Amino acid sequence: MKDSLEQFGQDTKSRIFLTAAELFSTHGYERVSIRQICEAVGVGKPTLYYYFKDKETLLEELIDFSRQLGEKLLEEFVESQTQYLERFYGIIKTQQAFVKRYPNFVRFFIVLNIFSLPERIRQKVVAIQQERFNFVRTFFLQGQEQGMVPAELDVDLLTTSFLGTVNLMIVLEIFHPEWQVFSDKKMQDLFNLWKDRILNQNS
Amino acid sequence: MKDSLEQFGQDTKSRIFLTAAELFSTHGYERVSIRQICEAVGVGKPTLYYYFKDKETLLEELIDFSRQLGEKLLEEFVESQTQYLERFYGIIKTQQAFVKRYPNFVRFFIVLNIFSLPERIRQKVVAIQQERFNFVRTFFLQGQEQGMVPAELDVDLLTTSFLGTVNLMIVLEIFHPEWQVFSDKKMQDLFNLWKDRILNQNS
Amino acid sequence: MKDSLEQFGQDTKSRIFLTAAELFSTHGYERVSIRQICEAVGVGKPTLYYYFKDKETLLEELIDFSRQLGEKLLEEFVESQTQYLERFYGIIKTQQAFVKRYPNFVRFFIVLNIFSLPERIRQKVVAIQQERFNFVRTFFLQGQEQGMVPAELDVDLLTTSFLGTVNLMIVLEIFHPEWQVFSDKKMQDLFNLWKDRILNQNS
Amino acid sequence: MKDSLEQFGQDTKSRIFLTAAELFSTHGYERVSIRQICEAVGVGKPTLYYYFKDKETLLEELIDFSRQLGEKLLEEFVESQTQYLERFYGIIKTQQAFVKRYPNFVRFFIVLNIFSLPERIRQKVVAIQQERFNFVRTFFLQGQEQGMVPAELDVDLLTTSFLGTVNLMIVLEIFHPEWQVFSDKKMQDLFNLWKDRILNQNS
DNA sequence: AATGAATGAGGATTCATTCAT
DNA sequence: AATGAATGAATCCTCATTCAT
Repeated sequence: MKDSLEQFGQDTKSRIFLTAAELFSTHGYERVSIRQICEAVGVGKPTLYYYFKDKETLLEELIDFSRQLGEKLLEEFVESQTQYLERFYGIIKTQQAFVKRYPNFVRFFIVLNIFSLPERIRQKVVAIQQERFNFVRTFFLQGQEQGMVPAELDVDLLTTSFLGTVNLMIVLEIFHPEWQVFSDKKMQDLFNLWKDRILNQNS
Repeated sequence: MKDSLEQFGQDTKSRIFLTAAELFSTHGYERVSIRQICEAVGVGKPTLYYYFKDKETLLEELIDFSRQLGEKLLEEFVESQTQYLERFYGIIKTQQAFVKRYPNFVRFFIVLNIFSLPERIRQKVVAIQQERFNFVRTFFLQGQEQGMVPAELDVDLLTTSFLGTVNLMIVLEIFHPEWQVFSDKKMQDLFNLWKDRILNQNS
Repeated sequence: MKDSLEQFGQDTKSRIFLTAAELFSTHGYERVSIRQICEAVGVGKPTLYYYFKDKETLLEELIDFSRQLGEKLLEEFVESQTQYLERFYGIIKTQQAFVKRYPNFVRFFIVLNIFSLPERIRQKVVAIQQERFNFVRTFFLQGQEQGMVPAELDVDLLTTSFLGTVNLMIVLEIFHPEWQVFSDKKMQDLFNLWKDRILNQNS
Repeated sequence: MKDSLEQFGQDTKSRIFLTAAELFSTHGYERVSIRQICEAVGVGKPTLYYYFKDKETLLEELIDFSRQLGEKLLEEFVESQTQYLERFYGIIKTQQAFVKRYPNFVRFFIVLNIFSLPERIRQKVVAIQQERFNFVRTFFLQGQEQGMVPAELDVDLLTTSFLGTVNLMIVLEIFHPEWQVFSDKKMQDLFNLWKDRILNQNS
């Protein structure tokens, strides 16, 4: 579908792809018309339909693509680590990298969270969120098994707290980029808060 | 406009109001057409326009109303408390009460967070979020002054963590009501996590 | 219907009347909505319908009223004169007086000339124009009988020339009031042109 | 856009164009709905919007086109003449030719004169009228310089008289085609009236 | 791989008008 | 003499989509 990330962005299909991501993330799925996308790309509407069955499919492929990006980053920052806390820090760095490298796609993905979407897509998005939730949840669960996370803390609560915090940070980054929510310092602070206070064994 | 909350919901305007809140929060602002609202209420389109200048204004009044509801709850649960930790618990209870009492409006309000919205409205929503952020931020700041909150913690981080957690809980409540995210027990867990680990002085 | 012109303009009906004349003449019949009229007058829509059966009737009464105004002026300036050339000058003065005294109604009436109108009204307006045409035509015909107008000139041509000139002057007055098309001097010039050159016997 | 006048009227755009001219001139701009035009042409509404941005733009292009027609005729009948009186006669013939060749567009154009129009268009029409006024005015001015027009006559008055007469003739032609206002004979009469009486040097 | 032209369905909004009070 | 509330029909316009080329 899109070969490799390197040579991405040259051909017509990629240009439609990127433009759609940008427009959707800026104005929302409903507010962006096929015409707008085509005009921004500089092609006729039938061209878009040549590459994508319909608007919904375009959105779907965009979602799949975003997820792939996310997974690549997870591998890079988390899977490569072996120590528990370092893996935890990797998760945080993954978010930061996502925001810095693919701002449009992050934006796009966040916008999807609650969005007004075709039902089929809606479910897909919910499934992805679920997956993300479970990933983190499992991570904390393993932490408890390994004695790295206090056993008395509810895993769901931890997961909700962590993901909620990160989500809001992304939203803040989108609406207040000048706050520099994803600076290295803030990442350290976040990490320390969890390491020293929440994940720490002595209460 | 809506006199008292008690006798609310009888007249045509209120019915339009409530129906719109429900539909917007379920399908999103863009996806709900004036016709849908009118059909659901059982009136003609001009009737809606008799009460609301246009779709955007309807949305705006809905937002203002939601905020008023929120403020009433804050008074009830927070302003009435004098002890710092009790006030903190009050903030948590406010969220719970919001979700339980006005599920439609909460849903509606959360959906607005990221939504595709007319620009003017968008700014209004951002302003409200800002206000909410500042309210919590100020609360933690006062906590530091009173020695109730560790001075070495970054107030912005605390605020983001708290609000992010609560936001995600609301989202979860909306999409997974069976998880009972707002049960009294979960509220207690959340409170304890903050009291014992985050706000606690011994690091 | 409207008693006398003196005490005109006080009651609700008169206010609707005058406001409608002003709005119609400024924006055209189609472009003015019942709502606009009512808002400008400061009454509710049913009030307007209490006085006028419908929008079309309001327009019709306005037309009848305008014609009455015109006839009153004709009496004043023409019927009172006995000499042919003085009567001719009276016709010119009538136009001037119309423009000066009832600018809204002149405007209104001119706007009707070609306007997009309900068919029934359209015919009425055409009939009035016809009447006006015939009035002037008859005047020139009498002039020829009395030897005051050269017999070799075509009466229709004279009528068309005279009315066309006056009509255009009114249009110019509406769109370029600063040109002072209806100054006494210009009226004199117009009169002299006709007296010395067109109506004069020596060719 | 419309290439040459010869092969005009075949394609969809031309058909929309001509139909709109006819309908606007018959019922007025406001009274003709997009739907009516489309039905008369036999296409769907989006097709019209494919060719014309909106109703206003359609009207505007119609106006521009009409003016072009007029200018072509002016060239044909006036610019080709060298003698002053022949040029004057050419101006008259131009009007006649306009009426005979493009009755729909004349009708359309005259109807614009007073019409209820969007403000932007209104100004455009006024500008065109102004231009037309100036053209004739300049013509008489040159006549005075060349000694062909009595110096003591006011140029504005002459212009108003001439254009007013012609305008009314066009209106009469529209509403009373049976009067044959634009017969060759009537044109001659008009020309003679001006030549012998108004433009003539002996007062 | 891309286009110009066309479509049916639906969008928000406003119209003149009327009912019960 | 006047009003608040309601209506059906119409307005302009845009949507996602497709055909033949």
